[in-house]
Amino acid sequence: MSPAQSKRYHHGDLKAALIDGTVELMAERGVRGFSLAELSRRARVTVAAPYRHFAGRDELLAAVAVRALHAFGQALAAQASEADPPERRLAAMASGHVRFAAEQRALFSVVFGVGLDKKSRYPELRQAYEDVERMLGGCVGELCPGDPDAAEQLADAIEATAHGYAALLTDQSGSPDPAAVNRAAGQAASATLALIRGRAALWERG
Amino acid sequence: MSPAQSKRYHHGDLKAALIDGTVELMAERGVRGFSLAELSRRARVTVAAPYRHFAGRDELLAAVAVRALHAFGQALAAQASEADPPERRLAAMASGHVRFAAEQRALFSVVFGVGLDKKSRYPELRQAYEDVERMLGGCVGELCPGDPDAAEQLADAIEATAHGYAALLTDQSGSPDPAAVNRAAGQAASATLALIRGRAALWERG
DNA sequence: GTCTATACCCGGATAGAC
DNA sequence: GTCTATCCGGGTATAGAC
Repeated sequence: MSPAQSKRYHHGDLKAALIDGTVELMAERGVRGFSLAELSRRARVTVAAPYRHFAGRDELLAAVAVRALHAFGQALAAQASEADPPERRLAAMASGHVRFAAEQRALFSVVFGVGLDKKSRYPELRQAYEDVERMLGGCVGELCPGDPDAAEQLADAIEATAHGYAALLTDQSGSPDPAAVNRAAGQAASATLALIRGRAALWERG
Repeated sequence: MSPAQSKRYHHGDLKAALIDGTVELMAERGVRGFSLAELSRRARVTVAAPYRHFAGRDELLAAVAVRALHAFGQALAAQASEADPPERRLAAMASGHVRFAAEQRALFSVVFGVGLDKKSRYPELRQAYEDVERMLGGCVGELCPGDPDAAEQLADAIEATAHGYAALLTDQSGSPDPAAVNRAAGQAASATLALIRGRAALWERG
């Protein structure tokens, strides 16, 4: 029985189908459970076919990571309404970060859980990562006018906090229950606010 | 060529040797690169031998994780001197958390990067995890007297922040350079202080 | 652009001899 | 308590036909 049973089945766009399939497969089996071989089976092509579109496993993964970063950025942007003050936007982004990790686990972990470098040889990937960082950068810039050093530190702290909640929530096997997600998202938001106020307080008093 | 070349080589304590070897192997190849087979080769026993001491891969991993959590707890304890006020101890523990992640990467990632549950079927593992959490719990309790709910939230926030710095520092492939480790450890400490002050400020003002 | 076939690597685990 | 031998599964990747 060949992958394309009775009649030949050629994809209009196997490349896109592979990227979609990777996300699905990872959602089911986790990043660790992903393989080109299984992906090919599901796409009903042989294991050789993907190599026409990607040099190898890593290149495919990088393409998926680019898509994931786009989705991540959009998820963050969706949380923060322009009208809000920067603190609120940052808090909303932190909670968006946590929610995205829980709800789009596969996408999240292909970005952070796979060993791909931000300074990777794939320029699109690096680009996508920097786009996301700029979103944070804009908000913290408003909070620390004329002090780019403080801004960077604050951005790091907020990112770390949100990421920590996300990672701790996500690292357990099995999907986190919705209540836990809400709790973590809320705590990430208020921790972000606390971080911002605390910085200000420490700055005033030395 | 048998694993024990010319003369038979029996371990006095293969079990311990396997645990040691796991740490070494993971340090070299990362958690993902670990396998029972390679471990056996290095210990100069056949792949069957480990099964006399561990039911399987997971049980060995759990044993290593227990050791890792002990080491982690000691690393945190070493940072915090009894004399210091709780804020300082917490800040020191946060920076210890980050340093441990960077300096004992294998041990750190077997705890957080492998899919083992805290509420695992291995009671020693659960126990070890709770021991570490109690260290945090003591300090935050002093900061939030009579308010266990606030204490728990603060503990979560501090843990998340430290873990976030650690994870972001560590997730990149290749060892992080010492300067980056120092930076991250320092930032984790000051973020912890900011978090504590910020909580207080938010609490005063509502 | 996809398939067939294949080569090669790796892993986990077990039965039975000693 | 360890070895021998073996079975099972999996994966990445390539050459050459169509």
